[in-house]
Amino acid sequence: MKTLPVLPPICCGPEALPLPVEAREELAVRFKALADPTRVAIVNRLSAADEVCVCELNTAFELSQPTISHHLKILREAGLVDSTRRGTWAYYRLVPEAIESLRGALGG
Amino acid sequence: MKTLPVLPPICCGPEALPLPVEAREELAVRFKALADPTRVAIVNRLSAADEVCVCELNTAFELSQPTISHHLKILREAGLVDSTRRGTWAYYRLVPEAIESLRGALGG
DNA sequence: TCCTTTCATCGACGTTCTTCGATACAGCGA
DNA sequence: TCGCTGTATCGAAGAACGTCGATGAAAGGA
Repeated sequence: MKTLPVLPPICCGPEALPLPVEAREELAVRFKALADPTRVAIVNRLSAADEVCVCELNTAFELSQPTISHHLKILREAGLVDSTRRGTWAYYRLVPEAIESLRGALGG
Repeated sequence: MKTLPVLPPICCGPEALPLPVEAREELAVRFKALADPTRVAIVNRLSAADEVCVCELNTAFELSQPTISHHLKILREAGLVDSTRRGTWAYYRLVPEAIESLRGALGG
């Protein structure tokens, strides 16, 4: 279990401090994970349920199974999403704190 | 003056509706604008001041002037940033409502 | 044991992105 | 008018990305 690095706020207002280089990169990785329409849709779908079977995602999008798997990997590595395997099936769920921390990076 | 399209929430919780295709794409464009460390740093810098001269950005980063100009264009086209020209100099400022709407897309 | 199903990984292809030097353009001072 | 300075755009090179078919690995049923 990887711990989530703290995401300092990018903005807004005079209290926003200059970001160190690592923070810029970490934030860019997270935003990059959301920088694709399919991944936005996956996150949206995951947010509506407790967990979602990969098999369901595979039929929900008009993309090949390896492509969906690839997108899930990117979301996983960005920490936005989490998975469990039960028997043959894999289930993914959102990591709400990760979304929340991204939200926090956009100010508040 | 282009009006900002409304960004529906991606998440979180049961009230999150399935995103139409155009909304996925619009959101992906905005997140893509923040999917680069340099652009994150630019936004961060803009958020700390009312407006910033391009000349200042050019010296603040170890990147060529055309590269900075390119990143500013991407931020501009995503609606996150706004520019004015005064004489020879160009000044950029953040569009707080655009950031706020992105924040809103990450839930409330 | 063998076959089927589910998911992840690999390798490849075309597209998009980041970056740069060169160039164009506009404002200003001499 | 001429040259200088600050920005934007162009064109190209290399890296990263999205996508797929083929393959691999693990679980379950016959």
